[in-house]
Parts: sequence; C-alpha cells; structure tokens
Amino acid sequence: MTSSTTFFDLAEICEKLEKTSKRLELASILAEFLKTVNEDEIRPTVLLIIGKIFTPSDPRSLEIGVKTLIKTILKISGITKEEYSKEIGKFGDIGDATASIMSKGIKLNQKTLFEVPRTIKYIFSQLLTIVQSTGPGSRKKKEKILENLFLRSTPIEAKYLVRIILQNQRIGVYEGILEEAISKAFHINLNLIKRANMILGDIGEVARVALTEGVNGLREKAKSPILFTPLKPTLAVNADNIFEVLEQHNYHTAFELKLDGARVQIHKRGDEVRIFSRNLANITQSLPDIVEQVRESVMAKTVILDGEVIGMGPDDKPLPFQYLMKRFRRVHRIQEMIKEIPVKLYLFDILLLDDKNLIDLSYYERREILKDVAGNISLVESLTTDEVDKAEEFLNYSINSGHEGLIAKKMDSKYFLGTRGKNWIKIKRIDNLDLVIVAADWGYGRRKDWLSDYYLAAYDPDQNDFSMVGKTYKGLTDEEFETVTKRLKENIIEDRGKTVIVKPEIVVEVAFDEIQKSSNYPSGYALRFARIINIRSDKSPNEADSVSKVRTMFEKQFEKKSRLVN
DNA sequence: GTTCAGACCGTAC
DNA sequence: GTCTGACGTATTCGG
DNA sequence: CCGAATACGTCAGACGTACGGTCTGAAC
Repeated sequence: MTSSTTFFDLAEICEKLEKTSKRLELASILAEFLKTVNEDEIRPTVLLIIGKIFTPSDPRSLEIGVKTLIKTILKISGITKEEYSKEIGKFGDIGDATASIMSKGIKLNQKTLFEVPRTIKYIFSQLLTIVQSTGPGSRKKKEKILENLFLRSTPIEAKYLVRIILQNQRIGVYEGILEEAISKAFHINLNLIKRANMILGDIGEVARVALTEGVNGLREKAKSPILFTPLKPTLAVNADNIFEVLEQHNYHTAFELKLDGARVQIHKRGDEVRIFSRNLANITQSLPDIVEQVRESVMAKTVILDGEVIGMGPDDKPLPFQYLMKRFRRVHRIQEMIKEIPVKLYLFDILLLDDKNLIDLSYYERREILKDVAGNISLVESLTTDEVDKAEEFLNYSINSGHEGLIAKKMDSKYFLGTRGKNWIKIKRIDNLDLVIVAADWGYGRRKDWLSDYYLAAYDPDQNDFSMVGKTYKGLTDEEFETVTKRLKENIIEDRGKTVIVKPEIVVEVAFDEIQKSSNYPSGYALRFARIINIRSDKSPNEADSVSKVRTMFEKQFEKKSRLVN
C-alpha cells in the first residue's frame, strides 16, 4: 500500500486509459490505480490525471501555454518549428508529437534520468513552483523548470507532461469518470462523492478525504456548504421551446429572466465579503461596489448567495456583455471603471444562512428565504406559471428588455442535483445569417483529418468581396465534416499549413446569440457563439447576407440594450 | 531608467 | 459558451 | 413474455468571441 507510485506509473495509466473507450472500464482501471496511491500523493495524482492542477486551494495557474511549451521543446530537441508543426499535424496531438520527437531526437542521459526520483509529488511540486513564481524574470524561471522537467522525462512522460500543462489530457477521463473511480476504489456511494465534489470544489481533495477519512469523514465534509469555500454552481441545460420545459418539470416551474452577465457566488460573514466566479475564482477585489452593497443590505450573520452581475446603462437598460468584461477580473483602475461602467447585482438563490444549510431545501423554499435576506438588492424577476402562453409572453418581455431569455427552474428541486439530471433549463432566442466559408483550419484530435474550423464572411457587394465576421467549428455531423472537407480541398487557393484559404463557394446558415464589436475582424463585427445549422447548397456566394445587413442587425440590438459613448 | 507595444495567457460567456 | 458522438441505462416495441 | 430496438441522460472533447494582466524586449 505504501509503495510509492511514480510519474512514469501515472503516464502508463494515462496511456492505458486513452486506449479504452468504455466508461465502466475506465472507472475500473482508474479505481485499481487509485488503490495503490498513498495518502501523500492521492490529491496530486488525481489532479494530474485530469490536468487540473489548480483548484480553490491553489488559485493561480501555470501561465504556460502552447507557445511557451513549443519553445522549450524546440530548445531541448534542436528541431525546427516547421518540423514540430508538421509532427503535430500528423498526430493531431501535441503530446504525441512531443513523444515522437523525444524518442528519436534527444539523447537522454540515462543516468540522470533514473537517478532522479520522479515521484508524482515531485512533479507536482515542480509545477507548483512554476505557479508561484511571478515578477520580473519569472518567465525565464518557469521555462528553465520546464526544460529540466522535460530533460528528465521519458517520451511517454513528456507526452503526458505536455498535456497536463495544457490542461487537455484527452484520455476520456474528466471529473465525471473520476468520481466513479473514487467511488469504486474506496467503496463509497457515488452520490456522496458527487456531493462532496460539489461542496469542496476540488476533486483531488475529495479523493484524499475518501482515502484518509472514509465515508464518515466525507459525509461530515459534504453535509453543508462551507463558508468561504466556493461550491460548484448548478448549471442549466438548453431547451428549444417552452412546452418542452413545462413537460419536463411537470408544470411546476418558475421562469426567471436570463440575464447576460457573469455568475457570482457571494459569501459573507459579518463585514467580510468574498465573491467567487462560476469557476470558483476569487474575484472580490474587482467588485468593491458589489461588496459594499452586500455589506449594507444583507443583515444575516453568515450567508452564501448565488446571482448574476450585469452591466447596466444609465437608462436602466442592460449593457452588452462586452462592457461587463471590462469590469470583471480587473485589478487596475477599478474605482474609475466603477463610474464608467456601472454594474448591477441580481440575486436568485441562497445556499447558506446563519450557518444553516439550505441546499437541500426546494427551490421554492430557498427563494422565499432569499426574499427576506436580500434587503434592497434586486432579485431576478420571476414568473411561476403552468401556461405556455403566459411563459411565452414572459419570454418576449425578457427579450424586449434586452435580456437573453428565460431560465426555468423546477419548483421542488434541490440545489444539489445528484443523479437526477438538470433541473434548470434555459430558453434563448437566436438569430441567423447566411455566410460564406472563405478559409478553414485543420482539426485536432478526432477531427485531425478534417477541415473542421471555418472562417465565415459576409458579402460586400461594393467591393464584390467577402468580409470576415467570425469562425465556427460547431453544428456539423461527422458525415457533413467529411463532405465539406472534400469540397473545400478542391477549392484551396493557398495552403498555409494549419490554415487553408479557399475559394468562397460554400454558403452556410449560421446561428448566433449576438453580434459584437470586433477589432479582430476586418468587418468590425464578430458573431457570439456562432454555429452552423444548415448547408445552403441552394445559395451562391453572392446571395449570402451582406456586411451592411450585419451592421443593421448590430445597431438594432441597441433598441433594447444600452450603449455607452466610445 | 522609463515607456510602450506586442506576445502570451487565463477566463468570463 | 454550443454542439456532436459515445456509453449506459431505462423504456418501449415486436414477435 | 422476453429479447431487440429506441429514447434519454450524462460525459468528454471538439473549439468560438471578448476582455485585462503580466512579462519581455526594443526604443527613447
């Protein structure tokens, strides 16, 4: 049991996992492996497996991305950038490409390689050192550590090191499978594991507690939300129409406005307020105005609140999401920006009140409690109805008020979803345009043999040219990728490696949520959440929608939304 | 020594 | 953020 | 009535837009 596992063992397990696709098998393999890991290494091991080194307890990140990684590998291997890119294209994976280069390119010093005990803990601590180094010269320092790490890696270790650093393991295992594996390894009910993961927000810590303290320890920790430890927020699934939603919820649904902002989870004890983002990052310092408001309005001793922060114009109409982003996560010139871009908090849920756990109450009960706690902070407008027409009307009201749509919440649902599935359902309105594919990127991973990411352009009749308004890789089936790739390959004008310029010929119907101002695209506009919903074989490129139509649609958005000068 | 542009990165959606 | 496909399980269908 | 077909929920992995922050290195 105490036999220590090495990074090599972990890499081998990853290799094994990557080769299997069956979910149950994945969980079994992982469970067996977890049983061999000791108390000291269980948390690092679990976090390394999913390439998610950084959690609420280690809030900062590596700040090492593809570019830096490529740079270091080039340095230690001596190959050219072109050769590396070619290799990446061949494998459709940067990890495999790196392993290939390492196995033929680098003369490893076998002695140093095996002298160094490359335990999981060691690798983890090296990565943490990278995380913790900041300030002038930190870049260089990080690269040096990386270099050393790779110089002491076998090819297979290098492969998974690369993927861990990029937080993209692609071995078929993420938190869901991991939860199953932990459940199997330590014989603990899966729902308890899921609940603990939601409350602790750290799957590595869940595994550690499961191993060291067993069911009872886990149960104790998962009992109730912990103040100042952010918990994973419930998320909503999509639906097309209101009828479908009502059916799903047995006609016991509260519809809430879906605001286009950022999710916040607010923890408060006395005067101490902390605000967390959807991904559990602490963003308190960016929102001092919200902190102040919560301090003044919420009288409860301890409380955890769930809500949305949106940009709000002086005319009381919501601001486009882009404006909010200027405020969120900001650390400089905050006071200035508070005046420039006003932000407003709306609450819609409460998870803890005066140390009492509320997540196991029904939505309805929580909402009633929230009303009393919120003081003069606005609650998200809501409507409880079982009639399609009334809900439809409310949806129109939401859209006309400049919001995204509705979110339907099952009246009797707990905050914790367990195995039940999603009890929150969102309904949005989408727009669409007919656009032309003018270029494409080769795909990655399972899409490596397809041109799978398309540059979309609107028609400009004045210039008889096409002006780009965004990219998309979403909406096509495998079969459609196959045929579109074939067609595009015949139309290649210029081959730039990863990107290919094609003759503008294929017209696609593209759905999107919003048109944004863009400095990235020549047209000056970009589509938010673009996805292809149809291949318009019946349309020729000059029948595609025009740039001026895009502009008109962009301007039209401000009939409902607010806009700030410059 | 200071300033500034650009590359790179993480993270809201 | 959206979307597709794979897997597992629950439910319905057809002989 | 039971095995086969289908429906449904969940998970993972494809990658998009935008923004600000930090570090580096060149120009002054």
